[in-house]
Amino acid sequence: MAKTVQARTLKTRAKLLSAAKDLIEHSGYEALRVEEVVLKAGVAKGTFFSHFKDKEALMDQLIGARLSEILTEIEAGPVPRSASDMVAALTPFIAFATSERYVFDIMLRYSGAAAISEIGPIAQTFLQHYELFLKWVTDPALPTRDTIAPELMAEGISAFMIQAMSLNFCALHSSASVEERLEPYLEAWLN
Amino acid sequence: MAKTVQARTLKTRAKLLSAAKDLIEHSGYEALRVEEVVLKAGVAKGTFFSHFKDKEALMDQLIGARLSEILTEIEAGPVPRSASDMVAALTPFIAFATSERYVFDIMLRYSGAAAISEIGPIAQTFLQHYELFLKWVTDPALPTRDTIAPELMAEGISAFMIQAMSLNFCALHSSASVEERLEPYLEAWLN
DNA sequence: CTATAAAATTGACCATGGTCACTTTTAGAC
DNA sequence: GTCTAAAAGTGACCATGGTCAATTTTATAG
Repeated sequence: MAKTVQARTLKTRAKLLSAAKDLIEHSGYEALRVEEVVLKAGVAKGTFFSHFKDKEALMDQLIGARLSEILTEIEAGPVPRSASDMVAALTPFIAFATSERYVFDIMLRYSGAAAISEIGPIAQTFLQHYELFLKWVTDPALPTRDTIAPELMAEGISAFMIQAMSLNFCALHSSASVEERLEPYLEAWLN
Repeated sequence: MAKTVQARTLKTRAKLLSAAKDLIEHSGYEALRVEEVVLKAGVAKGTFFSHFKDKEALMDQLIGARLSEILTEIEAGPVPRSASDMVAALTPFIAFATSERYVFDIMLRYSGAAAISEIGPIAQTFLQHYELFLKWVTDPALPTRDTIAPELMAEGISAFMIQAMSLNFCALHSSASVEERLEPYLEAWLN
């Protein structure tokens, strides 16, 4: 008749997350194996899947949490005064998002919630950076084209950031860094 | 001592591709199973993997070929005279790319070649639509901002097209069609 | 304290992509 | 024709994510 979540549930979940974090710190996201996580956490395989829908749901949690941390730090900083400033502010985000091809892929795949009722951690961060960009483009410190709705401006920044990061994984464009590619995009978009 | 590709290689490859196409036509890309392909093609599983690096390499071939066909048809059409025109021209491409979540994911993942020497079919189509957009923005029929390099304009169109398609899979934005979302982006970007 | 039903956990088992040592086929050299 | 080395093909086997009927644990009613 108990409808509450038992204390051990939280404990098990914490053990799984902690094990996963340790393993990732050591070998990265892509190399993570469910088998290793449950072994390290000291639970059965089935337990993993009663806590996370699948392996990627765990990734959504972990990667989403990290992205959110980074965005929160960026939010705390000053409003950029130019495209170049903006690129500099976004550097930590870009660095993490492109740290592994796998991380970038998961981020893209989870950027849109499949249903409003189930907005996952990564999808949350997309709302978060949309809000951040909205704040920036409506701040007088950042001069932008005023013929374009701020909502559209914000979505555009997002689009260009993703494009610049995508090209990072493409041999044809690998000569330039993500930041070097992003700046001209933003320059053109903002003005 | 033979260094040439044997005739049977081409035959086997054709059988595999044909089997895969049939299965996909019936049940879509995501539902494709390597087991079914080799069964239908009448070859062993190992043969599949000596023709394609992995299952996704086959998808790269099939999806890339379809995308290229569509782009070639678009190329044959007239240069769009406005953002709205451009969206209309791109509709077939968008329809296929967003026909399945899986197709869109593969397209994004293979959009950048890992190495210049191995530009796959999907990566080719990104070059192809870059060329197409370049042709469009440099054509006098399509009025655009002349303060921005055509190369940048073309990359921007690409970025917005992908953004609009991404949002299609997001419940938060599902009220509008891809085309309805894309048009204001392009309007803002071109002018 | 005991009964009991829901919650949580278990691990054998399954699905499917992918590997590789071995066999068969093929294209020339003689 | 026959020999031979490379190319092509085979299928048992592996790796890993994911399932589910059965079991254990927990909270609470009485």
